[in-house]
Amino acid sequence: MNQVLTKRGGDTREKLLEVAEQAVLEKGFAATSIDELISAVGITKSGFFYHFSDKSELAKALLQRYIDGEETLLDDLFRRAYELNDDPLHGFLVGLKMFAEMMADLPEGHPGCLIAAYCYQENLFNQDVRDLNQTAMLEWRRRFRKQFDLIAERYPPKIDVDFDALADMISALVDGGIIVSKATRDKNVLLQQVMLYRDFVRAIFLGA
Amino acid sequence: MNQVLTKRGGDTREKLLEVAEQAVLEKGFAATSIDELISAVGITKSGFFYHFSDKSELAKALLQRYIDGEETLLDDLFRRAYELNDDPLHGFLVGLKMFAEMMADLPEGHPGCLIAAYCYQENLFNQDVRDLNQTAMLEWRRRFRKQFDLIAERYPPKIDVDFDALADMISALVDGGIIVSKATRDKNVLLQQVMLYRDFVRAIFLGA
DNA sequence: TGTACATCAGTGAACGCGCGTTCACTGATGTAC
DNA sequence: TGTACATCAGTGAACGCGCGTTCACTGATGTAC
Repeated sequence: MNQVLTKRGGDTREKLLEVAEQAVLEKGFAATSIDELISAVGITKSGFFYHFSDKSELAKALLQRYIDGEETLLDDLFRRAYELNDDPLHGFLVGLKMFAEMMADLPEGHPGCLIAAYCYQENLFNQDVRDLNQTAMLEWRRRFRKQFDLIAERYPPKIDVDFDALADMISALVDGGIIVSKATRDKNVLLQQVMLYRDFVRAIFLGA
Repeated sequence: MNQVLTKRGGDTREKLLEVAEQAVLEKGFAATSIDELISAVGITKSGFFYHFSDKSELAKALLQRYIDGEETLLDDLFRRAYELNDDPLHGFLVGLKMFAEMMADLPEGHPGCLIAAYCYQENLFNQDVRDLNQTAMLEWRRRFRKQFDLIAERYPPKIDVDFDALADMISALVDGGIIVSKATRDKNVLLQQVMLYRDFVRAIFLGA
């Protein structure tokens, strides 16, 4: 509240995080220098160290912010989906379609997943950050698995699959789809992969 | 041939590449220093620059070696699979199972995919390297798509899917599965994801 | 078989630049009385 | 309303270390004659 009404508590920290996230996704954490961040934001190096005690604090804040952002994004999306169709299966399928279309709407393609980026630079980060990554990924598993349990009550599966693995599959397809999309420079990949996942879920609970 | 019979042309270069690959997968290319490579291999810095004109030459050699290695690995694996079952669908399913089991046999989990690692540090690399990455990924698409065309001749698909997307799906699931596996520290993820893909392919061509 | 030269696979020392971090200080804004 | 003090959001200068790269040189091995 105070932050809105007064000049103090400006958005410098938020701007630093925004610029840093993009840089990390493009070239990795080690190659992202504090110098480039401060010159993008317009403060001095000491100003950076006022906001973050060291570079590893930046890494942690960056990841926490990313995780929180993705969580509220998908919360909202699936809440809207279930408002449109409150059947557990069809609501989920609607949510997947909305998610796929959101991926397709990114004009430059998906900028990348910070969790994936961190996985490929894990030795740069301390235990705090790695634990954050693990917890976030396990939370996605738990969240989607819960939906499959609900769906299965009404639609006995036609194909026998492990629901934890099926929940992991959407994370894998999104993170992998981003990589295939980046490598091939084909923006459609992510949309297509989420829609294939949707086809698979439908085949599992409704048959081919 | 000469390299085998004489002391010249030792395996120093190969050892550098081996050590470098592991380091890059653990902390990224920028954070992998020439110093650490040479001390692991036991030469001086000038020795490194005898083998690679600069660091970007190392990046390129590393990626080319990785791509070639994966290609022969999967060539061999699917050749053996089709020897066991020459039906295009069932041979492919056998190949996927062998592939899944290979993933499960890695005691420390999968060390990581260099193509994925490079995608998340793309701004560190020149056009040469990015093109290499794109070509490699498109080659996987072409290779698997060819199998689906053969399968579809004998097994008309029960679910209507785009074969290029279905071909991309295995790359996405492997690369994404590696990330989920690393993040959750759960070694089984990769095996499970490949087996889920196998279930999906079976459902597409044989029904649920 | 011996000799002269070429190539291979490095060594050793030096280079400057950018990096993350520290420390003493400062002006603007907010709060208590 | 005025004053004293505290806090916020930084500044400016300096630090040493590690990084990638260059350059002149070298001893062991291979090749031509």
